[in-house]
Amino acid sequence: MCFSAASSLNLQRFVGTSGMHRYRSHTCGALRESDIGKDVRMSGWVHRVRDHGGVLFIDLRDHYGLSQVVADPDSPAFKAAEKLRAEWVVRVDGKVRRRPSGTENPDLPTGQIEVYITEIEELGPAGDLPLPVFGDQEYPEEIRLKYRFLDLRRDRLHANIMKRGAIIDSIRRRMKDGGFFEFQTPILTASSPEGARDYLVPSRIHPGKFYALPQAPQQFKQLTMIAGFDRYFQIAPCFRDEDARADRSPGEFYQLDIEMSFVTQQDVFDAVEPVLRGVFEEFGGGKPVTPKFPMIPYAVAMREYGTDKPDVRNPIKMQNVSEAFRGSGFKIFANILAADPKNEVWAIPAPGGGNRAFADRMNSWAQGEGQPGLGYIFWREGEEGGAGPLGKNIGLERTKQIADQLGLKVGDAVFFAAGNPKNFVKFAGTARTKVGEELNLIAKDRFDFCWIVDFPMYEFNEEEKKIDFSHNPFSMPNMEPEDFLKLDPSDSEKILGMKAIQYDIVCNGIELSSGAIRNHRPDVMKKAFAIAGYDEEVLEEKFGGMLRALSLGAPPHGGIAPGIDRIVMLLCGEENLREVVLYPMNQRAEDLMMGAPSEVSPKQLRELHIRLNLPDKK
RNA sequence: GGGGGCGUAGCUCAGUUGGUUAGAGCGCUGCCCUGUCACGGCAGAGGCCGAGGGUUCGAGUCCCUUCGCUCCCGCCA
Repeated sequence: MCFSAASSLNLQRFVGTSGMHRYRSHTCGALRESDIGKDVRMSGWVHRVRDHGGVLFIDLRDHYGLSQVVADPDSPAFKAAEKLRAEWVVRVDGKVRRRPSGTENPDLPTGQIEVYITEIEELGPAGDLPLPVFGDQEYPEEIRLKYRFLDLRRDRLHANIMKRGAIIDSIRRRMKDGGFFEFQTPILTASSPEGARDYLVPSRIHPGKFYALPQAPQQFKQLTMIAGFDRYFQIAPCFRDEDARADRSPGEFYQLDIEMSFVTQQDVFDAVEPVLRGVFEEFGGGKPVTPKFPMIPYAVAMREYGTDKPDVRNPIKMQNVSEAFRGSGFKIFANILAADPKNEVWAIPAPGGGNRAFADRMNSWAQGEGQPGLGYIFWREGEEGGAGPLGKNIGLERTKQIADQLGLKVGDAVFFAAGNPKNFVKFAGTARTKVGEELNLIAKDRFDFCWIVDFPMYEFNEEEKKIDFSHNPFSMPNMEPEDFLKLDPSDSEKILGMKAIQYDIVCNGIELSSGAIRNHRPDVMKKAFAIAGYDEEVLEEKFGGMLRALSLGAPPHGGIAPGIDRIVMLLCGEENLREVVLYPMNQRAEDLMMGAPSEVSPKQLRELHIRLNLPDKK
């Protein structure tokens, strides 16, 4: 065991002039050939015992590494050593000696030496382990979380957590070098109407009123800019009461929260991009990092990748091939196109997928996803006109038109999605990813970043039949304020077509963060909310403080907030946030180790003026 | 709230078309072993097969219900 991120510990200060430190003269990763002959003292966990009867080896482990300690029947500590079991914490005194020739362990930094034990002290015996620390077997989440401290002793998790700390150190340093200053903002704050469900904290002093934990320090960081501090950052805890995913912790997570005054979108990009690139180059294990993050407009991302968080390591780009099918012999698509001018046929090229087995596999995958199927054409030797039922239906000329448009040749295939893009774009994006994975087209071992820009400001809410903010209501509309203020409800075309100065950073298909140039003008803010159907009283009630601040000298400002946990996850090569969070909750937002959430006493409830009204148990 | 997967020894898993006494590895207990580093050898303990109900002469296995974990959808500006 040797934790990659662990450095050695200077133990000089532990050693008094009168003799040895109570627990150790050296850590378990410190001893080398140059220490041979020294009397040493180490403390740590019994990692592994190998008992040969006459000679007994113990791997002693601590945060810094692993040393082999040895006892034989001549040692006064032999009897004590025979008693030791895995994960007992012991102090060992002994003499460092060279391992006999041929028994060195080149896999260990301490593998040239061993410590011959003269004395053992039990510091912390351990009972039967619910979760063995030794080995790399997988264990159920429930046990891992309940005994998190045992799981954390294991090499991989221990190294991930150390790496997380190093990454955060590096981020802080880079931010400070970039002229940013770190602030702390309140944890107990006011509930905010937009966004996710809040975590609420009842107020004892104000019966019936509640604090909310911040979903993000969004308003605070903007207020900090209005307060004139110019460049803010914080490794900020954020709390959202929403359901978990593998890459989304329930309850709480951390963001690198950033805000800047007097900036354009490009200024934010220029400040953030080097920090992220630098961190990924420093901790990415040598994997190449995008040298200059490309900017992809939201509409282009949706059209070419079928998602607003494209994995651009996958080279496949989708195209509109409606013209090849309009009025063609393939009646299903021809009819779809004729039915509504909004309908389109999109092609998902699959270079190298030109065989029936693959096409059929994709087709049945699509059916498993709840689709009627996935139309395809493929080209193989001797069938340059295209094979598959769909190709036969539309004929040679149209097939060739599709191949030419997409640059496909013999050995390739193409899949199709048809209908209103609004309805199939998500599935098309999934199919694009599936094709890339199946054909091994995704360049692993890279960190491919991109900016997604020009998000729509508004969207039409089909359920409520009204215009809604499509993202953050605090974003600045990308329109001259004078023109924006003149907008009329009848300009719905213009309103739904307009963009916000809002952007995302995406790495390898994972959304790392979202940001915006903020709307710092109260008149534009009022208008923006009016368009979404909120009158001034609502705005005043929910965002009164913010509105007042904007009215008393607010600088143009903007920012972004990359997710720390997801950054660490990518850099540790982990698929699940629980592998990079010290004490995570399970998917149902329970802390199995501490027993949270828990019931509280009637007295506590009385003080808070709260009476429970629990759902009926079946 | 909805869908998929999983649930058998402390842990990881196997368990045939339903058939007698449910197996293996790791761990644990005991014995043997002086150069291992996933040490080795022998012996042993350890099971409400997640729970409840049903079908059957007979259920770990088939059916229904339910609970737990997990992944996904919804949700997450």
